[in-house]
Amino acid sequence: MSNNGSRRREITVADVAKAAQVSKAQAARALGNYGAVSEDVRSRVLAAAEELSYRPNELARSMNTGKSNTIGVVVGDIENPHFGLATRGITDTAKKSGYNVILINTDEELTAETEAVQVLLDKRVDGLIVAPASSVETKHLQDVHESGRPLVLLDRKAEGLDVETIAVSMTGISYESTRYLLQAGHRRIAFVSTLKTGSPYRSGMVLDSSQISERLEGMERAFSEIGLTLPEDHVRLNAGDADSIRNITRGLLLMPEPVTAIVASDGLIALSVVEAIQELGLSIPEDVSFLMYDDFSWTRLTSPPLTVVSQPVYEMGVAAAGALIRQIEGRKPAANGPGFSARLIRRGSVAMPRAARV
Amino acid sequence: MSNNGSRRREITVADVAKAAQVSKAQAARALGNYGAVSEDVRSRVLAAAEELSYRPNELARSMNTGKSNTIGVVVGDIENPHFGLATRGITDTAKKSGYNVILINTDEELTAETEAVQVLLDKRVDGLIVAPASSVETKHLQDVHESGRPLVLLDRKAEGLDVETIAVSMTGISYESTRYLLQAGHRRIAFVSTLKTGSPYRSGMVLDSSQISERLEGMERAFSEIGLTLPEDHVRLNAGDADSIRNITRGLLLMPEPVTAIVASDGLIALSVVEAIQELGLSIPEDVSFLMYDDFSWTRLTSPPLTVVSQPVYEMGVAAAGALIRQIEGRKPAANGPGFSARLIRRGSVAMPRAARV
DNA sequence: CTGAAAGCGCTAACAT
DNA sequence: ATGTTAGCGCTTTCAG
Repeated sequence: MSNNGSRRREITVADVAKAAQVSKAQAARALGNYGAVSEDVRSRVLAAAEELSYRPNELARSMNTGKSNTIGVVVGDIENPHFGLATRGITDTAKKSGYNVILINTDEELTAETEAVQVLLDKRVDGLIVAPASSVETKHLQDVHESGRPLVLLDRKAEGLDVETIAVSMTGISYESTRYLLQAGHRRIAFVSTLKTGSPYRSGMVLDSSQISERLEGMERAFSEIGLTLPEDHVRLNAGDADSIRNITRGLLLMPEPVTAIVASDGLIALSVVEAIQELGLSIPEDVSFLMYDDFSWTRLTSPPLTVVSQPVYEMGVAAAGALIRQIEGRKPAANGPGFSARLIRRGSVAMPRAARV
Repeated sequence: MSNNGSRRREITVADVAKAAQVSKAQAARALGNYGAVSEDVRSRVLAAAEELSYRPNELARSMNTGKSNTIGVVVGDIENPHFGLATRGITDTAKKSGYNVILINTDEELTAETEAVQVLLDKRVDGLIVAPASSVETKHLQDVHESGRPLVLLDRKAEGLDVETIAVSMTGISYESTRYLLQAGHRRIAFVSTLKTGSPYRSGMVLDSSQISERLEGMERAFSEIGLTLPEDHVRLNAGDADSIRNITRGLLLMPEPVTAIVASDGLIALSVVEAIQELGLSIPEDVSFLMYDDFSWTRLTSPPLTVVSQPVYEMGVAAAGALIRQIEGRKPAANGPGFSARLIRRGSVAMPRAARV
């Protein structure tokens, strides 16, 4: 009832054992329900525990068992709704199986990611889900994998790393949506992404992100199919904060031969691109067509509603957590299902370019 | 170089000590840099550790020191951009001080929250940040507080709980924005919130959320100031998923005397309300005025851009983490700054109601 | 500065 | 079924 003074030391099994008049081992067995305990002892122990409001020290428990019931999740930016949603899928699934989640942001910084992975390993998480900042620099992930800790990759593949990866293949959908733009009459199509690179885009350059590589590949295929090439200058990487994206957008739209369509690589970019377009006094889709990755609710509220490539983000989070937990618990990986795929949702932001009209 | 076979046991201080030819104690001191260690020993130990790629077991470390360098964060829904942003503020700040974050969602469910808090305590987090699902049922939080674990509340106050709380006071801003609507000529103003209650809203009823209480209080004050009362029927709580919100919106707009303005309690609700309005073929602000809490980027992209109550969400996350860490490290609480406040940002979604026009 | 030994709170053998 | 005794990997006395 009353908080009888003991602000001091925390209650341990030893205390409970004493109170219940049994050995520490028996008390521990009853509390952790393992081993064999008589009904009599069990009830006495439980009663004593209740009385003392005993709480197990999970740290100590983890130390002996080697299980922390915690998984580490490493993402680029939890503020990005894409990751917010995926994380929700992960935490929901984890909770169902009794796991907690330690979340770390990397800002897509490789060093931050390396450190994050290390910290998580030090904390003895049972497994890791990471959305790798780089598909190329993967030594730290390789290390994790070799250490034997369960690891699942989300969203991006890691080159030469044979690890279970939950991601949608982007080549096909990118090809499809580019063809859609091409058929509408667009030839000058821009692609804007935050992917950091040392130099401006050049066809065939090695990219750090499998996602972006695939999207570009799809675009190039669609172009070459009709005997054209995707102008390198229309691919703008290194888009950073809102300001930088705005500048890129202005550049794209104010050059001598302005692009007639812009593809935004994610929701955050999309926000700034659309804003910049509006600021220029241009309208979608009359002056510029617009297409973006990820289908967030707000894309339906703009006028016109935005044409998007929708990915099953939440479900991928669920799948990643499921796969990881399966690995942790040593069960066989679920029969590789059909895999995830993206869909092009045509709403109102793509139309014929001015030049092709009338 | 080669992974010399040892997929087995993890490397411990004992191994490093042996390799460096010193006692376990000395090795531990060098590795944890505490105590006194000669330069010679230190370098030998560090070299050995490097060679063996030793990694400290943070669990063991935490067990002796009583510090886990981990804080627990309990929020309603990480998918909600409001919490996504706040969480970003928390994790950024935590990382700077060397803390990690365990994140738990509650879906605003009290039992889930109680359990979450318990689990976190069992894991021996150094402190907790929680956005309480209820401002009334606070026994579990009271327990945390009494146990002596640092605790900071985010967004909502907890009745009778003397705990540091980071939240903006809502009464004033709600009063201000209601008056704004009133002055525009609105009299039938609706307020839609997800807050769960047993029965429909009735003036003066005890609400589970300090935030909502305050907002309603502000609204009522603005009404009473001009000799009117806020019709109870226009306050719609228990808004759940998108469908339920849609139904509520339709109800509000299709009743004999439809409301002329709707206030959405958060971004998620706003999305569904606006969508429902559009579905009804009505337009903002000609047919209905609209006001929402939280200023997300997309609110600037709709036509018209939405009038919002903006809260410094990220900064509040930062402040919450800062306050918590200060408590953990036993430093004096920062001189209570000016506190956080919200602002009404008038964009284009509020206009005179039809009846009042021409 | 260094080492031996005693814990942290719990689980896991190993005997009864 | 129950108790005794070791640990888990690290930090922390406490003597030198």
